[in-house]
Amino acid sequence: MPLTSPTRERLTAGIARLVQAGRYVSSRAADSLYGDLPSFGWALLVPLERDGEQRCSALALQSGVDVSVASRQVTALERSGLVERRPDPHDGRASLIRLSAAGAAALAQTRALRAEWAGEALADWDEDDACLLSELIERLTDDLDRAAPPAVRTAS
Amino acid sequence: MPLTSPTRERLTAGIARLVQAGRYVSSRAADSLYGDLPSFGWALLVPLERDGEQRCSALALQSGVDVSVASRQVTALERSGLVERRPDPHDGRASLIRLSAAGAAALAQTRALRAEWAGEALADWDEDDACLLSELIERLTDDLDRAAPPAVRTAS
DNA sequence: TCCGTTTGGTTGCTGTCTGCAACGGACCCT
DNA sequence: AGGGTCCGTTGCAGACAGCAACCAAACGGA
Repeated sequence: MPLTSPTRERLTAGIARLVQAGRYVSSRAADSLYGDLPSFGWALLVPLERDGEQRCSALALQSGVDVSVASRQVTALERSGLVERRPDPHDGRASLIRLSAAGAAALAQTRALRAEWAGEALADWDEDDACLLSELIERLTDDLDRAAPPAVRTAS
Repeated sequence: MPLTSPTRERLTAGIARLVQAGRYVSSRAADSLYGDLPSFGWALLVPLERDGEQRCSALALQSGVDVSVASRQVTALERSGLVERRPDPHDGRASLIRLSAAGAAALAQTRALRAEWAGEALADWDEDDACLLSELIERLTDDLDRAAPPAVRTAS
């Protein structure tokens, strides 16, 4: 128990506020660029970029959503040309999903847009603080990810 | 343009990840305590606690949702006994919403639960880092809140 | 080889939540 | 008073989630 109780509460309260603010921003970013596709689909693109080609169920697991949801999202993303799908050579039931060039570009574009907005909001920040915050947030998220999975586990 | 581009991208990517992780955690926290009421209702309780008694439209504005949504949430929260509502003595159209004792208790309980979870996830953090991160996150959220409202405007 | 079982994915159904629009009532200014 | 404005509620439609039923392919024992 290295953290005092008030600090933990303060930190979680801060995170909660940030999550709320970020939710708004990210939803906005998505439909300002590609309003015609399900906004949540972006969550699938990230693991695709990070881990490369993989199957639908793996995507669902990583995003913490039901397989059916992932399936629909993938269909939509495929229609939009952001991902490509090919049958798994080793398993006729499965498909492998891959980020297309357009998908990678769209992802980069979204990031750029977000960064631009952030630049406006953080006009009076200096580089050191931003770097420090980045580091701390990355560390925090890593720890959160590590602690969360047990709950994500479909009880399986 | 005080922040370099890579820093901005890094920071926004980190925030995006954190938002995603936090979304999961907060939804989980809400329905593990009070699964019978709309999970989003908690977002209304926070401004109520912070700014005291206020009217429905103010609540909606602060939470960034439509007035109709806030109205429904308030109704649900009132049924659950977490808030109390009384007619505005100065304006017969409006109601003033106030956090009830039960609401304050529930809020505290939720915070405690979140803090407990955080304590597990952040077992290897020290007090200084956590405080520093809290400060930075608070500052960040303040800036984000300040920058966001212009965008909230009906999307065009 | 054959057949029952397991697994991957898709689709239908249902419920929740959101925003927009229309409405009723109260306020304010003339 | 009377018209315009504002607050809040409710009806409606759309987006998205999960569960469950379903098909097809792979697996495994007899």
